[in-house]
Amino acid sequence: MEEYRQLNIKLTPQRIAILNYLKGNKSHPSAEDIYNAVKKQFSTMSFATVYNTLEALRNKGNIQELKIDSNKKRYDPDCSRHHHLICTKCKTIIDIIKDFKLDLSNDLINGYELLGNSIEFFGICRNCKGKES
Amino acid sequence: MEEYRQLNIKLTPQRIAILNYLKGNKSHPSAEDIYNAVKKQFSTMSFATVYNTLEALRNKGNIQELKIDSNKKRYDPDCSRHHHLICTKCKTIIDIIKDFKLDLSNDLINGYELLGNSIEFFGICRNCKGKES
DNA sequence: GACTGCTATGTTAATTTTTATTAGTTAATA
DNA sequence: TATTAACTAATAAAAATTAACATAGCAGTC
Repeated sequence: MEEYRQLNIKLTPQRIAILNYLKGNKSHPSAEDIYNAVKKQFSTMSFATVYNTLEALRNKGNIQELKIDSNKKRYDPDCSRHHHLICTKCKTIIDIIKDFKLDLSNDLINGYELLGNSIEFFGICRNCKGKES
Repeated sequence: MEEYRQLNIKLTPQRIAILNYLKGNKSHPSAEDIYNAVKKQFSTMSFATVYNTLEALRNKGNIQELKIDSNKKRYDPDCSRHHHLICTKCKTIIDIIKDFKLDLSNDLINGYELLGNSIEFFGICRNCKGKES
């Protein structure tokens, strides 16, 4: 609760519920996932509030927007730089906490100043591998 | 034109126009970009046709859907495995044609079978660097 | 603790992106 | 050129996200 105060955003019960849901959450939820989860506590919760809160958190650098899913945005409360491994069958995502120092030669980057990288690994999870035809 | 025939999709004037627009296109256009470009030739062109054609091409493996932009899907006619470098300011994207063999230790991948990777590099392009405050 | 200003909420509606439906048209093949 | 299966385009619908705005509630100040 103290740590929430450091966010410097006005703390409302709804926001606290969202923060609690996100805290330590490794499921990379979409706005809809968050909405459904928090709605159980706040039946009046609206999508607008979810989006507003996510936007506020993103501005404070306390959440990152993921582009792993092409159909909807997904969010990750873990803002440390890390990568993702996604199952191409069931789309389950796990974090890959490891730093890769990838350099690019000057002839490749066309004058860009290289700042970093984000890697999406893909594969088949254990569960889907078992079910393979 | 001969190469289009090998796609094994029914070639219509609209589709040929889309294919011509995509051929060698390095701008990673969105559906809207394609629609606007082809509409100049076919004023009756509809979004549905763009999406249908993109879907048909994707099924044939002749185009790939990019997730670089969180707001809309973007498409790349270059289906070779490659990576992207995106300017964090103006969102311009260039291709990075280089293979990275990135291995992950077993304790990281949680039983997944690792199949490959796709890397998004980010940086500042030459143009935006010039304008920096 | 009451007052007050400012901000968040939630309802509703609008936008944006994408998919589905359908009736009419056209390309491919014989 | 006739047949047929697939495509087009217009429309509508769905899904995701953002905007508008009146009301309600938080947080500092007295």
